[in-house]
Amino acid sequence: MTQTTEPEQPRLTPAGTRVLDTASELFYREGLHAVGVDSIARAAGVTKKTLYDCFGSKDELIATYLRRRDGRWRAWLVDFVGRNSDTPQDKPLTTFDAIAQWQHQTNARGCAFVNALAELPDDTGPAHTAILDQKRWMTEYLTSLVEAAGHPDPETLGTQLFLLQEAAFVTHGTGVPENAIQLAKDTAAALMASRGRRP
Amino acid sequence: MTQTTEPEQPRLTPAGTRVLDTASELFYREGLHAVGVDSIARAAGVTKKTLYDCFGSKDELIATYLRRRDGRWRAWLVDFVGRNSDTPQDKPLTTFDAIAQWQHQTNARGCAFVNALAELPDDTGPAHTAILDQKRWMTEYLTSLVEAAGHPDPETLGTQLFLLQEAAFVTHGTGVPENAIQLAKDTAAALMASRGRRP
DNA sequence: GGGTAACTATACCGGTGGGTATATTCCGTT
DNA sequence: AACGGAATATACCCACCGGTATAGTTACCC
Repeated sequence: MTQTTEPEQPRLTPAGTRVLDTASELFYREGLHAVGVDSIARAAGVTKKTLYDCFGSKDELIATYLRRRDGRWRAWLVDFVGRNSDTPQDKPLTTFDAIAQWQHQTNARGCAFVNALAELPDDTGPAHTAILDQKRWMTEYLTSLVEAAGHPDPETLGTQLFLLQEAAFVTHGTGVPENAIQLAKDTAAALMASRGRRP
Repeated sequence: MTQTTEPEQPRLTPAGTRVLDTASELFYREGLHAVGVDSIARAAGVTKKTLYDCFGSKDELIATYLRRRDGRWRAWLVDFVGRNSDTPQDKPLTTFDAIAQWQHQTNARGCAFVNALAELPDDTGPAHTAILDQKRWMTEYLTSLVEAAGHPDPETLGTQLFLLQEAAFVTHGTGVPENAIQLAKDTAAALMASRGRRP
């Protein structure tokens, strides 16, 4: 049902890895259009030639960045939920703690995929596909957790939790309100409580 | 308490108005960094000189775009809620209909302020201020509606509705899930019902 | 050894980025 | 009739954009 399999990672040469690492940080921190390939190559200690040999184009580098970030997020999230939940009933809410932790350890610039979409108006291309994949997977994952917790109508409740997660990410990025993630978690808890659970 | 007064609009010459109108549409549709001043001037049928005489810099043009959009949104929203609500109890939920309407009549690219923030990493400058102003006002406005509807703890519930509105905007922009705005409204309704109301 | 893949160095391409300078025309006000 | 604001036209600045081309340098594998 829900696939926790992350998108396959292409083999990268050492220089390619350095490029991708550097680009990932710059793209998330500064934005897609604000970062040029020259500065990426320079920061990675690599020639532009190497960058283009490895990724072909900036668009493809962006898409690779998003796909890898998605893959890491999925693996990290599933692991986090596994380690920080005692029962299946805890798991849906633990995902909000995961957001808090994730945003704390990277720069608090909100959701990388939402930010990327803001800079990619045309709804075609590999980057756009990667963004939508992330959103769909997240919805399905939350739905599966809610279902495993024994709630009726997991489809609806899972999607509602997804909405709250999106809100938590984006409002944490703006800083308004201050305790956004905690409030989103509380709200999710209220929703789950008001819908009852199967024995 | 809640100010419905929009930020004051500076007087603009006819050419300045054309520039701002053109820039507003391009900025929202294509993104901030993706649109150059040359193309704005060209599309507005105006010289770059005129653009810089009117706005001074691209940053200031961006900030003016955001401030005016915020002002229009506030006025339009308050009017919409007034026209489409029968009782004070209806008003909080009517704001979700407003989002649907607003996103339907402009291009469905999500929240202009969230999108702008994605391209403005440094948390200083007039544009950043405009974004935070919008988010704070929205939170206060929803809180005031909830309070007028007679709910206890309007602070919390108002902020929760704000979270759902942010989610509605951003997920409508991605298209995942499909019925995002309606689901956000339903969720808001569930929250309001579960908290009861004062007689 | 010979070959191949990874990588560096450097230079180049046309186009565009934000921003400025100069000089001129239109037009309503006083 | 003169002034000043608004707008025009044109040309320029330098830096950077994404992307390409050529040539040379490692290092490892058969």
